[in-house]
Amino acid sequence: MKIDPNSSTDLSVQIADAIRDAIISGALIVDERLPSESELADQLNVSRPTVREALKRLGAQSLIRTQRGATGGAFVNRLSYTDAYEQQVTTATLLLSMNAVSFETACEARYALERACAPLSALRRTSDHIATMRTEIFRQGQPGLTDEAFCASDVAFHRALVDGAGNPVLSYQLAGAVEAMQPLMNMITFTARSREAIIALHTTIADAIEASDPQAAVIGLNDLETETLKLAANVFEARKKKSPPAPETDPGAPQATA
Amino acid sequence: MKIDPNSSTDLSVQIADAIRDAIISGALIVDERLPSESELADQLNVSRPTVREALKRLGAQSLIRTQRGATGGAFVNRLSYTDAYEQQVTTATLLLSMNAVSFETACEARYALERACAPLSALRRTSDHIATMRTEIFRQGQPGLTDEAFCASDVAFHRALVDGAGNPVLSYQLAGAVEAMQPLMNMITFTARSREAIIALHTTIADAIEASDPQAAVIGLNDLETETLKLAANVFEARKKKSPPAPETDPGAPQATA
DNA sequence: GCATAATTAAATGTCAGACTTTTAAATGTC
DNA sequence: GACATTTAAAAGTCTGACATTTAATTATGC
Repeated sequence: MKIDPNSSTDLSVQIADAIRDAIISGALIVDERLPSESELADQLNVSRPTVREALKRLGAQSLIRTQRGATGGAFVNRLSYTDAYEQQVTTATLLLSMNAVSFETACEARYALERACAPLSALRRTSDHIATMRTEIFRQGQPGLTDEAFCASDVAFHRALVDGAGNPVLSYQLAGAVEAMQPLMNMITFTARSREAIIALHTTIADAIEASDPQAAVIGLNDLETETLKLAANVFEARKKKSPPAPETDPGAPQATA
Repeated sequence: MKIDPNSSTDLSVQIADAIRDAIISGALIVDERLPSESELADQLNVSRPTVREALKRLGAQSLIRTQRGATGGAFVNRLSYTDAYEQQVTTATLLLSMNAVSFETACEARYALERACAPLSALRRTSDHIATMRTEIFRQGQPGLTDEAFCASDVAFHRALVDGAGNPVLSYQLAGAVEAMQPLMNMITFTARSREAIIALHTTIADAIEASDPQAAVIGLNDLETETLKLAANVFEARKKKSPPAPETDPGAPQATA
């Protein structure tokens, strides 16, 4: 492990990169313990705070975990689906909000990905997945449901659809994409009428999945995409009409640019 | 921004989370400068190294960037597609390698995602994308190409296919998934015969995309998935046969191998 | 002899303060 | 007015210390 004190890149970055590469290459295996901070500092001829900064970087990416105490230290972490999923949601959410990704683009990506899952889900889903989908559909029909709760239920519905494919890699990828879209979806006000339309489509999709009919499921998702886009277009147009004088700089709101 | 010194979670984690939340919620906007490390330390009643550790965590996720010098400091970073893409590749690669994801599972996920892109790509691809695909196909046919170079070209081909959809969100998601699979793909030895088969399918797919024929493209991808799986199965089986590498001359010593 | 309590040691977490390097702005000089 | 010098602010780094957590060790009591 070579560290160059004269390099222009920060020492802590060099150290973090070196350790990360060692993990990726397999030189360090899961659950292996790294040398203690003091030992690392000695070996690399840097101070302990510098080593610590490097370890924090790795910790932020869930590449290592640290334990205090006598037998403590930094250990190579087995990256779990949960960890990977959370990271993906954070990254994707920020990417969407910071780069003025249009609602249309995000929506298209989301439904394209879901359509990829649907056929697998139609073949493999368990009765559990169907049950979850039905439950969420029912929840979506409840009167007095807030828009946010409606969105959350929508995410849960699609999550069940995706999980039905029985492929954890697919689940982690897609669930991240779907959840990252939630802030965008939350901007929409769902009227009673539009909710009805969405619920009807959800039912169609659930029926198709239950009947192991991949084609019908894909068609249902297509219709749902169309419906969602139409809905969003209406909302944005309505907002544009009455908003012009309003707050010029709304930093948090992802912008729906064409 | 509230920090609890008596909490069981590390101060640097609390600080990093607080700042991250502020960024996600939009309270801190892109390119905004955070207070200097000393100021933050004062405000939060912690020491500067602790603040620094927190900032390193955020830096590792590309949420902030730091600049030295008089007008330096930590700035909220605009997460670029490139940054997000790199993070995703690292995460996905580790996830696959650390969780014993089977080749079949990863392969299924990859082709499912690609099939999601293909129809869009067939509609929107530019001549540039077609040209790239043709170039890579040609490269794949060159004699004397190493297996690694063949794989790299394969990734480039699929990358072009995905980019053809003209949806950056989709590109970033898929390219990450495809690239993360490369280490798995690199385990395969491609015989001249199997390369021929793959190249033929690549040609079919490129033709379909060029002809704006979504269905044919999807079918081509399906066939390619089948072919890839068959190939992998053969390789793994062959390896199993000759892998009991212990050339022991059976002295009757019972070995505890799995 | 065994179970429990106290001690100890190793490791991370935190702090304080100093020094170095980088960078841009302010100042001075021609 | 253009260029060189000084200065100040900020991140980067180092040293050394103390606090806290945790598990192993030792001591104690029955």
